[in-house]
Amino acid sequence: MSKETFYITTPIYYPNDNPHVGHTYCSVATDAIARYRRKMGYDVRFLTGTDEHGQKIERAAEKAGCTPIEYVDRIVANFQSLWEIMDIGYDDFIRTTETRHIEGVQKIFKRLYEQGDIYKGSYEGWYCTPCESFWLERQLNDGMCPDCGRPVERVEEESYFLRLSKYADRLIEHIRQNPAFIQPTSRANEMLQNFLLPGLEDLSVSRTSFKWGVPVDFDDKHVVYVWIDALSNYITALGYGTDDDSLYQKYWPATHIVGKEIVRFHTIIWPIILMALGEPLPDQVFGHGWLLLDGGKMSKSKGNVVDPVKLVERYGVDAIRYFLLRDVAFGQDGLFSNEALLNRMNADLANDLGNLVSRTVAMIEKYFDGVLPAPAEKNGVDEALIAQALALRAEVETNMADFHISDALAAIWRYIGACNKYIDVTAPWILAKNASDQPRLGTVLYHLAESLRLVAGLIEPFLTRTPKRILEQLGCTDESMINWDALASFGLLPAGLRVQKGDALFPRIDVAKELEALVALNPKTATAPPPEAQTPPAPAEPAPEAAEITIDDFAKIQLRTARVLSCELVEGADKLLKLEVKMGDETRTILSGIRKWYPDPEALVGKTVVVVANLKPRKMRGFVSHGMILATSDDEDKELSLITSLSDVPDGWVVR
RNA sequence: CGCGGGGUAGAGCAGUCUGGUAGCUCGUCGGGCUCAUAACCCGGAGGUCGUGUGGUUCAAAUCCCGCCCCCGCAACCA
Repeated sequence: MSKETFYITTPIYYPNDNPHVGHTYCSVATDAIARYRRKMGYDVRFLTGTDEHGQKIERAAEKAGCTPIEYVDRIVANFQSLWEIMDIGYDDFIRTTETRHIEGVQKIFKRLYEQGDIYKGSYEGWYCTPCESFWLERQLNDGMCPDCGRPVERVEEESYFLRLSKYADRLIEHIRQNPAFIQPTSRANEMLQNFLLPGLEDLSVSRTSFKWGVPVDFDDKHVVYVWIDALSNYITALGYGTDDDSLYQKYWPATHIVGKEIVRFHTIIWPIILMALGEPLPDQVFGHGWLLLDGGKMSKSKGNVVDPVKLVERYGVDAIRYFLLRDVAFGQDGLFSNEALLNRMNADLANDLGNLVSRTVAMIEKYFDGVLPAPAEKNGVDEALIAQALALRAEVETNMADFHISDALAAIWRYIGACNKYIDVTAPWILAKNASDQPRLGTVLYHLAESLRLVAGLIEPFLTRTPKRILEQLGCTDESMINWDALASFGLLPAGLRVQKGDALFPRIDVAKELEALVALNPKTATAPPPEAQTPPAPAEPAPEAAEITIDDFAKIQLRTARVLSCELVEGADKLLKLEVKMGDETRTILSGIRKWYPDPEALVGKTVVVVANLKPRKMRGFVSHGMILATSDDEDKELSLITSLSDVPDGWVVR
């Protein structure tokens, strides 16, 4: 009788840029679930990987002056080393550029084509020749290429299509019959209301506009587009469709942990691909929320360091893992800030847990020469603590069954709180004054040590390093003491263990000072990672400061003073103001996105402003803007002021 | 009526699916304790759960409807 299996996956990440906290968050959560299941005794397989094809990477590589594979090799190495640092214990890491995947995808594609679920068709759109890009009508910017602003031409692109429509009804039925399939439930509603019930269109699953992808082996003009390429990783990694598909037979179907932005692909396209292949659908797709950085925007002034590597170096893996898992409800969006991180570390890790270990061990050393006493008679206070201890594992199980990771941790920490209170109520330092109270004192301290054993065991899926450190301080070398089975009993720790006080588990941090230190540590790189890699990645190097320029460079920018003649709102635009300005003999129109700070356009009339006079004109909201008005603002654009001159000067003067 | 998320104590959030005493963490105020990492424990103050004295209901933060506001993305930030 083999153990029950559990197959869990993260999305395969897109390595067009280095990993950041968002990736880390998802992987840590998935890892915690995987570790938890392993600890429970499941035969777990945990898959992660990278989705390495597509135009974006093709171009990023071009800009970096290397081949796509060289480009992704470098970034994938960074992902892998981050996962090592974060103690992400995956069993397999699949790269979509590996032969095992490419061959698997080709087989799947061909089979779907042969059975008629994929057919060849075409769709119309717009093509920008200089950019070599294909755009849909709705992507165009005033009828121009959204990338370069140049005109586009109407073309027809040949493409293979997947018959989503054929399977839509079956999928709707499946979602309705299996409430647990899409989690949280709100996501299931979203999928039904927005996509499934209105009707699915067949999906374009190939491209001819770029080459960096899995070739369609029976039609070499085409490469397989992201949907089939990326999503299939979950089964190609198990050897699906190969001579040896034993892993597939053993582990499929999976539990997919994904970000909320890709729930749609995993609950509509992916199940339909599987249905077409005649394979079982995933057990569950869980859409977690986003880790937002201080309200969605990185703030340099707050000095947020979001490089996970730096955070781990400074605070240790467990602190970061704990914060990510505890501070935001899995499934909701959450805020990441250094302040929240430090407060959480102090309150939960240093004050509650670390200090509990410290005071417990210290008392055993002080009152019993470091030898764990045996418990004697129990009273009501003890019984209550033990009852709570015995209920704890089940409480963790209940929460984890629903992916309520944060609640599972909260339950454990409630117990830690109970232990701290237990000390207060039993007052060992008073018992220690009376020789006749020795048995009672021993009982109390034993219960505390035993509680720490349970805590160490229960937090192990989440905090990978701390449990061993706790056991060490307790003098316990028998790791079976924190097996899942052992966590359902109270009183297993053998008396007589030699405890030993060690370093503080989590030293308390001076938050104010540390925040300053973080700003100093990383004032330049504390910016949000760009969504698209515009520059080649420089893994080990800090971002360069703005490049130095010469006076000649500066001379290229023609700055002139201008007087505002009129200023008005632009209809249908909620950020723009349209200004007429006079610069000497010339009058021109300038559009500026400053309405937020100057809600009353009249207020600007008559003011003298500084204008970049030789800026390339640009069309915005139906008007052409000839120039740019200079303004200054704080990092968060909360306050903004136009630049003007110290004394009253005529319009048209040159600024230099 | 572009798509989506949200509005619950000073801050950050849970609770909403499955209606039934409004909860957690931090902060704050007061008290206790001295084993411990200036930690720990107890108590207080603080919320008309955005709004409509809207609908359903014996009962609404929770279900239904209208409205307002905020945040992402997109369009309009050169």
